[in-house]
Amino acid sequence: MTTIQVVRALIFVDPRSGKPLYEQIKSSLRDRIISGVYQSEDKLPSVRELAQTTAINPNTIQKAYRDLESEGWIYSISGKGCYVSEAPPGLLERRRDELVCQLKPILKELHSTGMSAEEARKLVSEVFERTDTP
Amino acid sequence: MTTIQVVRALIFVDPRSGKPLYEQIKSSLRDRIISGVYQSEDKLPSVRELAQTTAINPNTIQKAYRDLESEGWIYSISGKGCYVSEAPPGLLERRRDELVCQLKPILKELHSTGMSAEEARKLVSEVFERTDTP
Amino acid sequence: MTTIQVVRALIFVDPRSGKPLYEQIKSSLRDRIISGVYQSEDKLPSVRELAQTTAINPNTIQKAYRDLESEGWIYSISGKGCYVSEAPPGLLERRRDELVCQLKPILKELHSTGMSAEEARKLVSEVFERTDTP
Amino acid sequence: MTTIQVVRALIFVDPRSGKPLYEQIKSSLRDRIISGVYQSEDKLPSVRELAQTTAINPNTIQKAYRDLESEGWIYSISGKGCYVSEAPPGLLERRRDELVCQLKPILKELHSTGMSAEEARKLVSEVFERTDTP
DNA sequence: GTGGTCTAGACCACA
DNA sequence: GTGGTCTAGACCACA
Repeated sequence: MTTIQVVRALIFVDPRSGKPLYEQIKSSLRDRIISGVYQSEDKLPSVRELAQTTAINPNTIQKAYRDLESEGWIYSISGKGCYVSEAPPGLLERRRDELVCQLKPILKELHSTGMSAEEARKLVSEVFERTDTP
Repeated sequence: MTTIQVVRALIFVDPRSGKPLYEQIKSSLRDRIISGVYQSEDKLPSVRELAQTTAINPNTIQKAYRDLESEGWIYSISGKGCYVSEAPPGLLERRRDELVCQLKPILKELHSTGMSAEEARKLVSEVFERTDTP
Repeated sequence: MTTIQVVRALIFVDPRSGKPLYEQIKSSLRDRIISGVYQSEDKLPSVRELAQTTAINPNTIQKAYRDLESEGWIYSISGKGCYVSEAPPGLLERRRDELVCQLKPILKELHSTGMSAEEARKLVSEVFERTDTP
Repeated sequence: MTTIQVVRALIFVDPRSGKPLYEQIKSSLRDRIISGVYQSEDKLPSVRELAQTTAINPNTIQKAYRDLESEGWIYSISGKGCYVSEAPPGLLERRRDELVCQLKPILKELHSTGMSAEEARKLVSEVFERTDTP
């Protein structure tokens, strides 16, 4: 029981979130790579394994893995498994740029709803300082 | 001709952005209402008119209008047209909450990419101060 | 009959070639983009259309399109269709590099089989001069 | 220990290259036969030995050996080991034909990317002249 | 066991 | 109609 939960905990997915499952899987795995939980050359759970523990169709897992591979986060050796790529240069920065692009229009609209810069910065601080130790 | 240009200017849409057109239309119109360009009881361009001047499918415009109506931003009088509702109480706040919900996961991931709280706050300031007069 | 053949001619696929179908589809389309048959902003045949004319499963076509999109050759507007991206900078060069990487080991082995540089160059000339007009 | 290193040096393999391991093993061994490093009647390392020194799955080595045998490059005497066949007539030519078949579509696509025949020939020369003594 | 391909078929959002 | 997601299930090559 505990084991299953632990394994399950590898990936957080909410079928009702509106976001496609494979995107959520990608996010989960990418997060673990970025945060160092998965290190370079670590073996990822196999497609079938993840499929079982998450009760998600293997094709969907596969799609997520394939995407992560083509983006350079992981590589797969057919017949052996999937592994975390080593130090993907510029990858993190590219991802950050993507996120900033998503952020800006939201900030703009928040601004136009009358939120003050001060309030917005406070919001940022709340999210960041939850784990930051200044 | 001039009118058309004005009307055209109402709506900023990028079909390649990935965001659905009707969402972009909604954003454009909502922005103009929030920022006061459109005042309470102002008449909006008709679906057909907007569709023609923007070369967007009328169904798409229709969908945007219906959404804005059901959210309370505008109301329609069948046979006459669509009009801006008067200051709908709580509407702005609800929208702001939605935006904050969208913002948080992006901030979290930015945090995990190693961005500092300081950098993130600076980002906010940049977006906000472009129109703010301190 | 003729029409069908013409439409079919859009894509050359050989199920017995060993190469995955979606790769062959990608190659066909990429070739047509590179050679200018498909111009920037041109609309590609819809997934379903290609699927019908080629008798290939829509999912397979979809996979090819998705790949081409993530590589930057095309972009898709959900609900409208797929279009050729404009002047993807560096894309052609990247593809050429890929091809050169595939070429080299083959040349090396040809060399070790005792083929002379002269013979190999002649081979190149044959392939190239079939369309070249010097 | 020295032996192991020598044996190891026999085989150059990159698991991340995308090419199946057994193909890479075949290429390595075939190259050594063609180039005369392995002479007719020489004994090849045993499957088990190669598997150990290279940390490659024995099944994979086995598959490579079986292939090379069925193509005529080597022969095996059960219980004794594998040996290089003597100058198999036409084998080299058949291999060369295979390589030419692989080469052509790549050259064609290179051509369509705008590479000139001259550039392509130069590429050939580079690869060939690295070992050629003109 | 492990990744990869392909098909069939359902269902959704969007235009 | 058009792209996109997801599942179920078969089958293959490879390790």
